Amino acid sequence: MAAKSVRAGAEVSLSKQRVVTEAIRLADTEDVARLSMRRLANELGAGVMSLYYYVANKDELLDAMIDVVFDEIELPADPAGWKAAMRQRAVSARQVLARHPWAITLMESRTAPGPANLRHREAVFACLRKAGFSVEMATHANWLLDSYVYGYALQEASLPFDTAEEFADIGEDVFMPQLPPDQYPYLHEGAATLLAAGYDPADEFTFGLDLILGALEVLAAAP
Amino acid sequence: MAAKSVRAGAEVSLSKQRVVTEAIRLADTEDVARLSMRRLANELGAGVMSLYYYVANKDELLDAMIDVVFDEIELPADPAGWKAAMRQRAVSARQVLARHPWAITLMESRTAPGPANLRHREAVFACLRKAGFSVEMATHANWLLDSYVYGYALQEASLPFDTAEEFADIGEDVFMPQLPPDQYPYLHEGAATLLAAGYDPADEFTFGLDLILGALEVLAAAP
DNA sequence: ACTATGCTCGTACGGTGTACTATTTGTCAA
DNA sequence: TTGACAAATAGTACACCGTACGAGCATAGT
Repeated sequence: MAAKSVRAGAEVSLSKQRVVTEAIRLADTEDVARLSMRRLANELGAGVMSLYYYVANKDELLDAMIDVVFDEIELPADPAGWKAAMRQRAVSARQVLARHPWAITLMESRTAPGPANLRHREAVFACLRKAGFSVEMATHANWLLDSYVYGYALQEASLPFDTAEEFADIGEDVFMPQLPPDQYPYLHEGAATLLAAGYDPADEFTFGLDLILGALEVLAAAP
Repeated sequence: MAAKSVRAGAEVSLSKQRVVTEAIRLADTEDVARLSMRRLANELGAGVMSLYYYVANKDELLDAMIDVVFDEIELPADPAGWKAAMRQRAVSARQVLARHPWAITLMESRTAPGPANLRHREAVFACLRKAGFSVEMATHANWLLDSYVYGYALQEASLPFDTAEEFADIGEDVFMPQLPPDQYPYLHEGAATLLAAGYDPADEFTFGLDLILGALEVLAAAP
């Protein structure tokens, strides 16, 4: 009575692919905290325990999700020179992490790097080495750039606004009241000034990134 | 049969202080994932629901924990100049976050900053403004420094080793086998070189930090 | 003595990950 | 066609989680 090779409620059969993809969709739309095996199974029109045929446990699912996210980040394109390559890769990483804010948090404590993660690191390291960075200097540059990108994404994810307009809207009603001028004079002045000037957080990332890239220049020729 | 004003098993009475402190101890020693209200109550020799007299819910407990962590970070000491002040406070922040790795991840999604958090930001902003940074430039510097510190702490927390010796021990047995030279030639070469050179990750943080501080110098006088 | 208030906690409910077991389905040999 | 076996799906149960609700206790104030 059931269709030939298709279960009722599931238009296509399960696969690790489908499980992981749907899990990412759920984490993106709802919160990652609301991603449970039951909810995920339900969304896939499957029984809970069916998931465990494709995924050993929830931790492995999270690992797989993270590796997919890593795969979305553009690899550095060497021809343009290391600086442009690193810049473009950092910008791409930030975009991806902004799209999947739960991934930033999840990277921690997850010690086993997936294949996409390693492939990415290899490409970055190769780009820097070919540009003349020594192993030590390439390591320094790598730490510095990654720290900035992850830290920025982390802070950005905890911001209650995304665009300049949202900042302008929320700032007056929510931000300023939290900063009484007698207790926090400098923060108060700073927030007021930025609000008045129509501060746009969109350019904040590239500003710091370019500053770092400039500082890294001296490392390219260092031993 | 019970002591006068003291419950059996609890040598002192409960307080928000004690609840939060013990929660931090638990998160530090075990993992933050293993911090549950039941376990926490047990550790305090109290009933589970007693905790809810001092804390509205677990989220509020986590907020309080984070603010205590913030309070552990040294405030910048202006007299030494903005550069030294920012350097010392970044070093302190990294130490604190290394001691409480769970806090890094927790800062995200927790939108309401606690009093210690605000006090800290005020001190940093004040230091930069007094040093001649404009509001815009101080904001840039703040974002850049915080991103680096948090990102570095995040990466550091996911490392399986802490010291140079641990790196040397683990590197040979665990790291290298994950990096076959045919698939990841540059990573393989890099890891091998660092291992042979006795690479010490302890200095990595200050290296990048000083590079950033140097780059920030030009911002001090910019509009 | 009586009440009020501050504090503690047991029980219960709906959620979680997943071990164990059972069932259905697809494939191929005889 | 039938049987057998493996691949795939799922139900049930258990231990754990956060916490709503309300009952109890000790002390202070009257």
